[in-house]
Amino acid sequence: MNLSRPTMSAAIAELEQLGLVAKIGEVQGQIGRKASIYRPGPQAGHVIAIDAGSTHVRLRVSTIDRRLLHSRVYRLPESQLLLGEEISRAVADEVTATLNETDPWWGPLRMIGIAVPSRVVGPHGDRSATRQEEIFSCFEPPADVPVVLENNVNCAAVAERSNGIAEDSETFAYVQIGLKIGMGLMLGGRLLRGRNGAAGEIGHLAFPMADGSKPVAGEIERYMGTEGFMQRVVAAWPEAAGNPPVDAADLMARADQGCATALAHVTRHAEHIGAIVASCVSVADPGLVVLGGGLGSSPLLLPTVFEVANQLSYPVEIRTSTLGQDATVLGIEKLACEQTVDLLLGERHD
Amino acid sequence: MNLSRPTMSAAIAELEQLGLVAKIGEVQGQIGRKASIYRPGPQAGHVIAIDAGSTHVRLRVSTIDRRLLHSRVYRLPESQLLLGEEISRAVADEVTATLNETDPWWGPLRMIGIAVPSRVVGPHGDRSATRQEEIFSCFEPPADVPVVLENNVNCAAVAERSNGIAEDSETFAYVQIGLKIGMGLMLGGRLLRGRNGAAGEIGHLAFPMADGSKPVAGEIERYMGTEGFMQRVVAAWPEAAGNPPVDAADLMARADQGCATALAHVTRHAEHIGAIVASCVSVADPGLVVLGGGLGSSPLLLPTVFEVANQLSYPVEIRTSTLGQDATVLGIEKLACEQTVDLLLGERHD
DNA sequence: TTTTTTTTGTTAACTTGCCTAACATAATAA
DNA sequence: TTATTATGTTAGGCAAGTTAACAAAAAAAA
Repeated sequence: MNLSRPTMSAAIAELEQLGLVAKIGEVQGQIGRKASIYRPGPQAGHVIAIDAGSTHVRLRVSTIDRRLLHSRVYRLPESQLLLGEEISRAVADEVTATLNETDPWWGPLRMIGIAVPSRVVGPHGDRSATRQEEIFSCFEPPADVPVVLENNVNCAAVAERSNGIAEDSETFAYVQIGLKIGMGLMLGGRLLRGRNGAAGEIGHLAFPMADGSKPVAGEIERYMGTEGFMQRVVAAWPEAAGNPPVDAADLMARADQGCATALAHVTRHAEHIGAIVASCVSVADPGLVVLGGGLGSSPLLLPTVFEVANQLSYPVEIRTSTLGQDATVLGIEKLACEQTVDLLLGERHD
Repeated sequence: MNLSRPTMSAAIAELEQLGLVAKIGEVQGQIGRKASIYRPGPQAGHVIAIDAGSTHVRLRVSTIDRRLLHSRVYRLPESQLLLGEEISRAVADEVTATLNETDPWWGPLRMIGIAVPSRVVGPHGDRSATRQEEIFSCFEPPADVPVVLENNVNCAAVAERSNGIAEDSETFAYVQIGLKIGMGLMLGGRLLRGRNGAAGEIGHLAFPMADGSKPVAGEIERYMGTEGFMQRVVAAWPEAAGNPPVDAADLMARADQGCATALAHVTRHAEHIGAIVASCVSVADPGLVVLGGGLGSSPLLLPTVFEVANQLSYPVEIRTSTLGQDATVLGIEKLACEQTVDLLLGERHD
């Protein structure tokens, strides 16, 4: 939204009055009068973003223009497959610790954003069918602070758009391949959530799907997830190739170092990922797919995924995520900041 | 958009001045002054909507408030698998015939909408990769009349929303099962087209997709299309059940009459459709799927499709289309009328 | 050193698009 | 005939932007 100069002046003056923006300096162009520079001021406040993951709870405190104020990471004693009390308790502890360290200079706490490993239904959906409320089983957010929940894969997709490899694309799919598999679908700059918050739940693509076989619910997630994949790798590992890899990271490292057996398995997996990507393209045709997650973010996969997906379906660009493990927390931070700005400016996106 | 009474009066007066609306009467409530009724006037003009299908060319002329002025159907001498010169020539002939019968009372021709059996790319897409321009190989639209192209399955989806079974849903998927298979995805009242106009091209879902098998491009369309399906039915038809069905309609009729063998095949097919629907739900979670097309519109399929889709993926309502063969032409008519209104009112949907 | 050019920011006046309040008009109900 | 009710118009006003003109601050040119 571009406003004329007088309108802009009036708006800035008003926001400055409220303490929501403050002048931080001036900048001199090649010639002419200096231009003033503003940024969110003390009253704009701050935001807490939390990635409530299955192995770690990552937390970032930042201003609403996303300057980092504080961050912490907590490693859960045990990996959690589902969102439950363990994670909720860890979130509660981390938030309490953060509130104790709050600097008055940060201004008011405007919002808490939490990325959860569960479907999240929107205001019009059926809340009873998800585990999303589990996050509040041990964690009670401070009164008067709004909370925004979002699925962790969707958050990673948001991060790819705001800080990552999809910065220039307002439509793309983020496909996460790791312990589980999932997708975040960004269409025209907006996340697609779906009626049950299940858009992108590609762990439920029909599989196996062939003449004479009946699909089994969630089977492709078991087949493609790290555990299922590594079981097949170990089972098929030839004695001649030495000890089988101890985990996925080990396998990827060996493939990277040129081990032909490892590379064959990785390529095989990439072909499957390519097929899944092709299915996603056949439904949504996003034009760009970003690969992420523990396995997905390895650049080794990219050529095969690209080849298979483009052969099976319609033209897609494939890129590999470079954000690493911070993707999710950066995404929920972005969402929380956006929501806060909308709230402060009283905008409604019905 | 609800306007206050004075604003409404002013707007109507202005449109009436331009001849775009005309008063057609008054209506008397229980009590009080009569309310005036307006409708698009003579200067609002008319629209030609064409379903350029593989077997028929269907054409409707209507006012921009969708009152039918004229309609015609032409059966192609031979069924066309791809959009090409045959179809283009038929469209040219039908349009010429229509123009000759144009009544001056209809007002100006504002737009021609054509539903084509091909991907259609939007203004930002790569036009070179589709057959959409083939429609103009023998057909040159009248100068100064804008043409709007849309994929035929997308048009059917639009029709389901404006005239059909999805009237109350702004988000749903229309799945067409017939000679070919395809999907139209309506999200928040807008069609999803995708980068290459390939959103909904579920004929390219990865298939076969199982441990040890490699997917083949377009294979699921061959497998699920009427021809492939009937081949399997005929091949497996037991001698005890008499002569095998001569075509899909025959098979469906026999299933309807209680033939156990026919019913088993239909149910088998419905299971496959259910699996495909589950895949679509896993990607887009539309909440509602409308089944249509030559095979898809049989109510026999519905229970099995519902059961399989809901078992494999997330909650979806399934409904069967009731629009029949007019769905596509009604959909493109709706789109052309919408576009015309936007054009006349100078609105831009960036 | 003074003048010119360029850019930023402000002031003033106006336009657009809507609103509310009040009133005029036309119908039925009492 | 009068009261009630719904529709439609007139008058006046306000919010959010606009353009035009000018003031202020800096480098470049004279």
